Amino acid sequence: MTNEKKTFYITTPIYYPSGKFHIGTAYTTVAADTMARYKRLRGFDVKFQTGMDEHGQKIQEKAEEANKNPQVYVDEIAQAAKKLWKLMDISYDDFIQTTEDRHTKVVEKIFKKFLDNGDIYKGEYEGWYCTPCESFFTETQLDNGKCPDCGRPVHKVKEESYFFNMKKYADRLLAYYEENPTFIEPESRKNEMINNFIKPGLEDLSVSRTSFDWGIRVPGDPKHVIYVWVDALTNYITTLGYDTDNDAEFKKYWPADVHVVGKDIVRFHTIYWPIFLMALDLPLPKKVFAHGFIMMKDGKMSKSKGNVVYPEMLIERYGLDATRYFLLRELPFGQDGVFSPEAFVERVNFDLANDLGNLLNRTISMMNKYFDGVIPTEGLIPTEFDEALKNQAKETKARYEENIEKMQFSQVLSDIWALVSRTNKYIDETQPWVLAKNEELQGKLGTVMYNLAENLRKIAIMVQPFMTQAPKEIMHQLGLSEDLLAWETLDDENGIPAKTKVIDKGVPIFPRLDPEEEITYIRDQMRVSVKTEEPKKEEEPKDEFPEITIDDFMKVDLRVATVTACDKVPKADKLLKLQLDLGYEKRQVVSGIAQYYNSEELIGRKVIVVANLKPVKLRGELSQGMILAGSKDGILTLATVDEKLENGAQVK
RNA sequence: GGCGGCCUAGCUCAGCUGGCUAGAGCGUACGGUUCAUACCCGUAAGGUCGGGGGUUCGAUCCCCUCGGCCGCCA
Repeated sequence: MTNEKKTFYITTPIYYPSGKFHIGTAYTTVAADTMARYKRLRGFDVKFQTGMDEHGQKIQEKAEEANKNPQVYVDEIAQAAKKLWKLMDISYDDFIQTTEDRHTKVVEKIFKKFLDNGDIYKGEYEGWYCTPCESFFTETQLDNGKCPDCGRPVHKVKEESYFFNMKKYADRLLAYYEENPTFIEPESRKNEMINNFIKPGLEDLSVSRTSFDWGIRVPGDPKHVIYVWVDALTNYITTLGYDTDNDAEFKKYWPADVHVVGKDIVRFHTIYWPIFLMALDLPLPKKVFAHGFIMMKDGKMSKSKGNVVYPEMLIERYGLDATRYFLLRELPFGQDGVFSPEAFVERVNFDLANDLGNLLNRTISMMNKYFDGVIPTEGLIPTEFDEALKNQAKETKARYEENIEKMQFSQVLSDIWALVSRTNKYIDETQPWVLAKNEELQGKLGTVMYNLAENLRKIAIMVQPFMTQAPKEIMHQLGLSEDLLAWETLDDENGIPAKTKVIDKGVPIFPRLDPEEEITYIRDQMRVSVKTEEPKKEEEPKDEFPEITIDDFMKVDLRVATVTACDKVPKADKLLKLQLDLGYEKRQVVSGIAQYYNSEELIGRKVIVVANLKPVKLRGELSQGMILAGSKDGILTLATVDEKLENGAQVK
């Protein structure tokens, strides 16, 4: 080993700013944070990175909907994310937004490099597009010519696009898998990649789009925007200063030790990303770890099911440590797991309150009762039970160091808690209250008390990567310095200084929960979160429209008109451009109904127009008025009018 | 439809390359203890290890087959 610290570079995916983060996103991030904290504890020079993936059509549209500049929109969400990570004590070293210059500049260079080397070529993208689902499908993906997701009609689109030639690297990729058997974990994911993608032959990847413009332009061809993966995945190196004058971090930390990802994006991280790196002639990451999803009893979390759990709710009521503990203890990392209010409350009560919390509490109490609060260090006489206790502490440490390397967090916690149990048992075996009655047994009693304090200290050390507050609190109550939380001191059998005075009265670090009450609470919160998130659009107007007079209403000039022509507005999925005949004049109106009507079915229809609405430009198209439509629960229909009414007729 | 995986105590799951009375947590029953957040500790009941067949001296672990569940792909 050299004098230089070993480095450890760990990343989370960059998250898509499509709303509030639910517990799943928090899970990924907490897991990565735990690993980062562990490595720091072991003396590594750690770089832990997270961030936001901020380009793309959906973001552009969401921002438009919210009437915000896209940059403002994504910045706000990035702020919210940072706030949550702060609340969760996420110890990230860098937070990248893909809209930052330090990223976009380098992505341009990377794309150019791909072009120059012939890895990327210009071609034509042909496919079927489902407007409501905003998804492209190949011919074979279609279900009877309809969208396989929603069953609605699709239309053919042909777009110029740049493609990345993946085939060229397939053999090298496979070889890398073979030489690095733990590159993809869990292993089953590797088999999926090989069997489903690599063996059948890799297809070229479309890496640009012309249908929207919120993204990084393709160098020399600004009509194209670099599409998602080249933009997103490269964040792992752009943040390190790759291909800039300031690439010290890149030299230091790359290749990454582990990319933590959800199982839904394994393919991109284990096929495309390594291939991009090969094309750049860079080393590949050492590991991609795919974790499972947090499921609900009734399947996936979804707002419509009313089963969404937000981390803030749990943290605010039960504390950060309890929340982090639950996530990493309950779900074996790499597999799906189920969140239930019952399981949460049980974990908190049994593991945290009864076992660990109470162990500390009873230890403090005895220390005060038998030794005036001073942890005895002199005149100690061993008991027959000490050896077994110490052995288990040693074994726990050994198993811990092995399992955490495999990111088996739930296993690590389970082992720590076996030690907690063993320590509780030690109290039973030694029966301090019996020893205390006999002056001659003071030495043994001292040993018992000392060992209890020592074990609590060791437990606190080991728990540190998982919990950010309890270990310090344990040390505080024991009257110990936080210096004694250093990993190296785990092996010390006599780590506690003489005359250490514990706190006078212990304070339970994990209060016991009333199961019935809290299960109900969590369940209610899961439902409430739905109500506060979604409805705004439907419910607010109903109640909050101010009362108006007939005069107010008469200010609105409603007219009957016929749709004479209709076109899609380019680069806008929701907008249709309608030509209207109002009898006394012809007008153009742009309307956001493209997801509900196609052009053909509108031509010839009679509609009601707000004729005196101030004209605006939408996506560069003049809109003189709006047409009336009703909507509820995601269904939208135009307000109709009897055919007999002539164009230009006023509607009151 | 293709590839892969899973089915072990009432529940959730461990069981490495075949070999002791198949384990843990929770639940249940009973007992112990009082330092403690009505906590903690122990004992017991409970499993034809999905069904059937095969290989083997011997299979929960290997092979075949049937059934059910799941993942990825199409």
